[in-house]
Amino acid sequence: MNLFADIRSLVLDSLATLVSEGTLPDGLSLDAVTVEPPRDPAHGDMATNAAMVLAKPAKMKPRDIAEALAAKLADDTRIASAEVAGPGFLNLRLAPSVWQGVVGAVLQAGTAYGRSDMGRGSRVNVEYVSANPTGPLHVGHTRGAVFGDALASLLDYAGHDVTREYYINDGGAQVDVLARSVYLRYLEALGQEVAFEDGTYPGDYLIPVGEALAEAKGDAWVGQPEEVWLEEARSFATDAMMELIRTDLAALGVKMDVFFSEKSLYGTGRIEAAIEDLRAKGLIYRGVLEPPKGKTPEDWEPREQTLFRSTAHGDDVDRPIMKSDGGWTYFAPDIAYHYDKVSRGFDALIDVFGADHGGYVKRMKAAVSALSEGRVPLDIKLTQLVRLFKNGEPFKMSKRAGTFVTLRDVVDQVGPDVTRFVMLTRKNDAPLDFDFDKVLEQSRENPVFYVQYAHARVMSVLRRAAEAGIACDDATLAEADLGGLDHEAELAVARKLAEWPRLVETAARTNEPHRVAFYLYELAGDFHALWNRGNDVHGLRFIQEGDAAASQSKMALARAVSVVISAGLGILGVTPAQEMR
RNA sequence: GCACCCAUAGCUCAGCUGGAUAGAGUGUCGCCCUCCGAAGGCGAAGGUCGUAGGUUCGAAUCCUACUGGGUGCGCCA
Repeated sequence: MNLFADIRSLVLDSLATLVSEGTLPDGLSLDAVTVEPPRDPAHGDMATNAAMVLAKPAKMKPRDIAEALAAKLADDTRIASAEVAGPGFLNLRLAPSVWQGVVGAVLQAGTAYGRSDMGRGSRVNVEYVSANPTGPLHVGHTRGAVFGDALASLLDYAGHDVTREYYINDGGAQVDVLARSVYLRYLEALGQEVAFEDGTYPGDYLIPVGEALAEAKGDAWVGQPEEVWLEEARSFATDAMMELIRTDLAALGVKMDVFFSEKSLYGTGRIEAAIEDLRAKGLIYRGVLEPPKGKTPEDWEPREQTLFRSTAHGDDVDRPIMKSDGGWTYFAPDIAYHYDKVSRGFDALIDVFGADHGGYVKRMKAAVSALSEGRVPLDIKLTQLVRLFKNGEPFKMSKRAGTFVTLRDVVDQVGPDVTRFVMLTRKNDAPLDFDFDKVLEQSRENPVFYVQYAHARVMSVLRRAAEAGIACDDATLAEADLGGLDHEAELAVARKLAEWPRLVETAARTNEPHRVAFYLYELAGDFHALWNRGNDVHGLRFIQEGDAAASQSKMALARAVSVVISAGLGILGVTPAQEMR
């Protein structure tokens, strides 16, 4: 149920009636007609711009249309009043019974209340994290992981068929570096003195991997050249790293559907097939690129290379797909990977990258556009930096200084729920401040606490009502008489609940899960406001002494709030708090 | 030099993909707890939405040009 959609249908029906009566001309396009909540609640519950959008095509004055429409709408029992305002807005006030109906609808549907079938039939692939398998995930990955996971859940909630995917960069030179580093740890485990030079990973996390290798291999690789051990060490090490990464992700509550290996593209003809597809479209050629203007590298010299004509699909320059030594550039397997995604039949692709990969957006979009011949849209969401603070003081991450902060550090310190919520309290393309102390503070300025507290309050009042012998299970509340919910503070909460389905669709359409977090904060705010009014106005308390029926109607509202909070937190991957400690 | 992202209250940020007098938190100021739901509550002040044009009934939102900040820019992934 989406109240805004319902009322919009009503407006469209009324307009159709006006057409059939000859008040409005035939053949008007009604696409631009919207029904939305006005910014200023004093303007009513909903407003439609119908009169203004139709004025020009209908060759009528906006106010004339608005008045005719108002008269029609007033016939509907749901409409308490319809007033023409401003340049031709039609402000609608809905009967209290409509808002009470929203509460009933929430309780009937449960956490499915805001589900949408907007994405019905649409298969979406969300690729996120995709960190190199060379070490543990750090805070930057954490944001991408949370964002991607919440986005995937949001799209699922909006009716899409979602696949969560991780691309393992296990095919490039960095995994050779990993293998050599692990080899050093292997020697170390066998008692040798080793030195970690530039171009190796000195992290402690490789020590157990080296030990495991020593356990498995004994001294068979000691003193042997790379040809003997490199390949096996590589696969042993990447497996170990992926195990580590999977464990980290699990600690955060992230579970992928597919782990896609870059390595699986090599030596199997899959890269060649993707490039061949582009070649058949006339998009592969040999050529020489212009040096970048303004900042010419000292060692620049013109060189002929194999290029992808990405400019034919919106990129700024064509991109090399082959190195001068004949090997593929990193871009080639990326193309092949997206070719694979396209051929798996997805209707839309989403990539979540760190902001430092912003330079690859255009070329990836160009590749997907070319490979799918424009059929499959690729949206790339960039997550900005996370700035870390401790007690208001910023601190820099440095591997050397040992202040490198991993995903695991964050989760272990503040827990997965807080981590996830906080990561979504900012738009993905805005930098995020993460203060280890403030995120645990119990105050209004901390949205995590504020939302959880609202949910816990509902749970608490339900428990107390049950102790007082008032039936307040969901089935009972769903059938409760809600006629008594007519106070302004109560209706405000119901109005907020009515916005939920609409918000889900907007958030899903824009691929912006942070909207859910902000909505929950607002809903919690309205609920806390109502709760606080109970201090002065005893008639607004949820438990009405000696009046089970009144208590039940009020607790139906409270329960509806907790259901929507629960649904929203579910999308964010956060567990609703049953009580605060 | 080019591309992408960002610029909204003193501070941190929302703004529902073009709607009315631009919102919230925090900070500032003024009220409110001997008691019943204060890990607080009510109210006030605070803005040329970076600048200048344009599109139209209507712009923080779309377009153009600037200013300032971030990111990236052939054979590293």
